[in-house]
Amino acid sequence: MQEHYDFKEIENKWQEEWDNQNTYQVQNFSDRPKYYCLEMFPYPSGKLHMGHVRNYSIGDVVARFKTMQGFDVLHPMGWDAFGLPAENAAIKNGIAPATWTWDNIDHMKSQLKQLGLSYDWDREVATCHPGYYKWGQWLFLQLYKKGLCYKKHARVNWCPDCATVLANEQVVEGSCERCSAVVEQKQLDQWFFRITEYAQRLLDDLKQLKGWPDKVKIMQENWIGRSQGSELIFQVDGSNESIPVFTTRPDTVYGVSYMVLAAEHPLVAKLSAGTPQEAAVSEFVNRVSKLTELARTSNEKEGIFIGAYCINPFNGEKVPILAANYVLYHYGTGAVMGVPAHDERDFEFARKYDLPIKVVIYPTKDQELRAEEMTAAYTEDGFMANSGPFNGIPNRQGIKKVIQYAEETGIGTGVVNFRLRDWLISRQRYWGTPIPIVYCEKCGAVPVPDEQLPVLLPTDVAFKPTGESPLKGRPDFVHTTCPQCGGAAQRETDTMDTFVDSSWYYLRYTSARDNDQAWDKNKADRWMNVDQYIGGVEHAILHLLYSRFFTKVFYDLGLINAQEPFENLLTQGMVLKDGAKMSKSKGNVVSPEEIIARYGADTARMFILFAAPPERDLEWSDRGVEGSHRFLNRVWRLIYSLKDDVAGAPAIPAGTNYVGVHKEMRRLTHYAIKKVTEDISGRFNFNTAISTIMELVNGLYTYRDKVAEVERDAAVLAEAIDTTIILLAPFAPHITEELWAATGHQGSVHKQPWPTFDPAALVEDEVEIAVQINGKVRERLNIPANMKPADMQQYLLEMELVKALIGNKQIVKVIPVPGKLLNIVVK
RNA sequence: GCCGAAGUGGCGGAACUGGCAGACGCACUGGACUCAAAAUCCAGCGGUGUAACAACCGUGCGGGUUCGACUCCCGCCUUCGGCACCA
Repeated sequence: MQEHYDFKEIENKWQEEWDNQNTYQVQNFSDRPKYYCLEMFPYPSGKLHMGHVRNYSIGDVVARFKTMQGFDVLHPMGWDAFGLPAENAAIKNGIAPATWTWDNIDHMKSQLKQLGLSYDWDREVATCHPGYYKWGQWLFLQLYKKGLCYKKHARVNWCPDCATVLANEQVVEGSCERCSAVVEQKQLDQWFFRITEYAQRLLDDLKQLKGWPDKVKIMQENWIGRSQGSELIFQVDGSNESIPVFTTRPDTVYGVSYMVLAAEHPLVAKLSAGTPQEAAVSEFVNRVSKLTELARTSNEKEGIFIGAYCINPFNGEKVPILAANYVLYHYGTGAVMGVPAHDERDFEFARKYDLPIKVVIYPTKDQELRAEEMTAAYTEDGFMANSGPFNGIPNRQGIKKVIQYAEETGIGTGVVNFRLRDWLISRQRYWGTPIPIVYCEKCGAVPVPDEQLPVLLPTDVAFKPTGESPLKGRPDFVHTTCPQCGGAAQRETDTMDTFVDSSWYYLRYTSARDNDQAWDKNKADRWMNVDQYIGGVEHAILHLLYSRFFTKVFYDLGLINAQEPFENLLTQGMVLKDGAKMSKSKGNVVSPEEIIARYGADTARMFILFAAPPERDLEWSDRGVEGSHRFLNRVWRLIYSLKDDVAGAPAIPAGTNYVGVHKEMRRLTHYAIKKVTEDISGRFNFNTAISTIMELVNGLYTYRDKVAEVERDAAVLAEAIDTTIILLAPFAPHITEELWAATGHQGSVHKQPWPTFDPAALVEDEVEIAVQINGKVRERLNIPANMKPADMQQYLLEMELVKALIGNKQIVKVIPVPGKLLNIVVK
């Protein structure tokens, strides 16, 4: 051990040692309780960024802490390795996506090792490895067999110049990011997972997730978007066609003054055919349907009369039918009844197109509302009016009565509608998991039999942006035989959304090297649920919802006993520099590599955990990093100077009553144990945990420097030093390992049991009481700590200092707070 | 527009259940050590004010509840994040 803190040498030494000893390998079964600590696995983009460092430092503290508390901790890492950037890199640099990806994985893995993270690398997974995606294909087929997988038409972003499908993020302000051509919408036949079948369960089970932040649960709830309402049927005037509309406000049905259809609603073309409107309508539909949903709905509302009318089944009124840009075909029935008087959007739309406004809800029974006087829709509750037999009924009750009436007369029903849509998993891309389906002329779509899995993705592709998936240009991939009839068949060339890969990886970690099954049920049941999941809040909806969906499907299939994947969720904040998210374009990126090279991994981890509580955004500060580095140096020098006093020192003898500085040293030690334990396990407030350790270190310096060497108590000193090292171990794993060895201990500090505090050591002789006059602190006085609360008031009131404060004023009231303060109210 | 989160010294943050605002760290100032610098150590550090005390003000703003409010209630302002007309 050297006098100087040589972090480079120490970190290399211990990383090698951990590797050689397989320190972080975990057995699947033992007598100890289990704990599954999981951080969201990264996309292998090339290099780690500070967000990764933050995410994985947080997880590592939790994993190491739980290990020391005696749990078997599953703490795995892997790679979300399929995706678009690999294809872009291939086009740009002429490197095969597989080569690029695996190179990145190599590099990032070495970076993770440099951070000293306690992963069981024997369980590493990469979603682009056939040993992983084989089981993704198998799971797809399980969903297929269960009827949860189907094909239908869906719109994609289409670049007419590149002749290729674009992801949303490749569309920049309506144009292709590569060639700037205006992006169009195109219909393709695509695969879907029927997540809507699970909508109600996904909603209901949110209540079980006590360990999730409320904000994430609220976001999921809104995303699922359950709404109770009714479907009412309007007949088209002079035709056999009818238009069902979904509405949450059937109580306003007497106020309908027009009907609006989504532009792609089949009736738009059908009903306008042969009318004078036909040409204009068709021009409108053409124009609107080329736009993305976002562009359509964020523009001003626009509509056009389609030349037909329908009949309100409640009052027989004939109202015009329009087509509009803002009505979504896939939500509800693709049709909206226009009630301008009681809906903001309808009000705005009616004003623009001069459509009649009919009031049917009054604020109170007699308070009439006049359409001419309205400046905004009246959307509050009230009483039904101008509504035939329903007049005077409070509208909430009216909703039920109208539905009841509709059901009796066959003009509608009560229905529940979800905003959630089925999960589109087809991607017209190369670098993804091939969808295990073949198309046979005779048998149609046929699932690939299990024994033929995996459907291998060819990696030796010449990757050119031809517009079509490179898989289509590979006859050896496309041409195959039908598993059913043996005739000629063609493979599906679409690959799966990478969200599919990342929706079950937490299960694969339990059986990462199993070649015979996706996971061993016993092992999955041993480890699931994930006890703590940690990652960015940007995944609050899609990733977490898809994973919850998969878990429920697997439960239904009998593949696991868990019904929810993640017991507790921690969503970490972003890492900012100069108040903005770090990004290349802003030029405010701080590279983890540089920080590690300059200060070491322990410093990087300490700073990122100390600078802010994990859920909040973190402002990067170079000065702050230096401060954390200085602290570790301070710890090093302190313990180095005392190492010989600690090695072989006796334990604290039972029943010893320490006084004075020794007692104070012990109090600091045990307070730190209490506080750090609470901060890590309860609130994840690593920042305050670290400040408590700093206070302990400060106290140790005082004990060393202010107490003569002969008077120091070896047992007290050793207890304080050992505690410092152990409490710091989850945060700064290398330096603590070195110091643990230097102070004469055997074995890894990371295998030490986590200490518990001695309540007796926390008891103080005196407490400071704040004396307040009318709520303002006037004096701080020490009283014996063992004084009974009842005696405190009298004791203090009789003190001369306190009497002087009161003077000749009259005491109105005295409020004592034991151990804290005494408030004297005077007048 | 809707939903969510957050506003505390020069800065990051602390105060966990309504009970002493500013722990811990950064920056800064002064001092020690040094030929000097770095490193390290010691002291100071919310504002007004004072010779020094005292006193007053102070947790985005305005009200309220309370013996007592960063914390609870009502109304606003600002910033950040999410969602985009969900019938």
